Amino acid sequence: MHTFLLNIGDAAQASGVTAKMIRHYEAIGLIKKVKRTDAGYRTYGENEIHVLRFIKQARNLGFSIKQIAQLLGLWQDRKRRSSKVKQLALEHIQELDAKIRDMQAMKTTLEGLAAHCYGDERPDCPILEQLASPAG
Amino acid sequence: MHTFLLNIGDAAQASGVTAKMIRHYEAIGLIKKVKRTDAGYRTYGENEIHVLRFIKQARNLGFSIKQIAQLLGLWQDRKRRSSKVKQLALEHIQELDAKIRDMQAMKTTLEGLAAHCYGDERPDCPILEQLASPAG
DNA sequence: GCTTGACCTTACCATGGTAGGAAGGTCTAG
DNA sequence: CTAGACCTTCCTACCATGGTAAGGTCAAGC
Repeated sequence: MHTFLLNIGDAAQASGVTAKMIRHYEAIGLIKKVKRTDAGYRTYGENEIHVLRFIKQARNLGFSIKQIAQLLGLWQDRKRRSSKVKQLALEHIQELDAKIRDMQAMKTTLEGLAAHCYGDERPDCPILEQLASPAG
Repeated sequence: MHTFLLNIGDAAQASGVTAKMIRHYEAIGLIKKVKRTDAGYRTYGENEIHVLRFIKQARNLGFSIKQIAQLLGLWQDRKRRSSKVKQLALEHIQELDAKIRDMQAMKTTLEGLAAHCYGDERPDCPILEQLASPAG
């Protein structure tokens, strides 16, 4: 079993994380520094690619870098309690829910205003009136 | 009718925009530079407060600074066509909708995963498994 | 061996919106 | 006069990502 070694570009391709972001994650300590060739090129093996894919998946689900750092820790801890993972997920769900509610409220308000705006050559516009009103 | 003049702290209070952000909005050109006292203190009158409140309202509805700059322009243009304003609002609604859909999808996925996670002392966890799975 | 082009390296700047602090000047009430 | 609240400018940070510039490296073809 000879481990394959990839340059950062291929690692990016294989993981879905851009080379730019791989370097960034390394710089901020989210991932460990990898070995380099004599010329200074970063080299990535199977394990590193797995980690990068994990990060990509977590980002796709909207986890923050801090949360991902914790998830990575749990992932690599065989003695982890699944309750820890679930707790992180539930917290993130709460965050998502709060943001969704905020944006939904904005959207509803805007739709109401837009519905009453003629949207023609006339200057009168309840949207602007609402924005200009002191109370809100 | 003598126009009242407020310091930045009072202007912040009156508008709901922090002093910090008022200076920032001035620095990036969103609002005009206001007059200063001999000591260099910024002074705000009725008009300026109106503008700040307008900005605050627009931010509350999630408009970006760029969008707000356009809205301010339209607000101060008496010959505006309400269609312009409506168009901006509809675009913003589209953006909100896209974000809401994205986050809703994340939330749904996470809820599904969390529902199948024991959440106890056991290490097995479908959430981590999902994040570690290559496909996704 | 030399060139070409694709890749890699680091370093810096920008985005967007907000927050915090430091270091110093100003104003106002006691 | 002084204490404390306020103001000023300037710098830093967050979070995640994109871009750009200037240079080094590698593999292929001539």
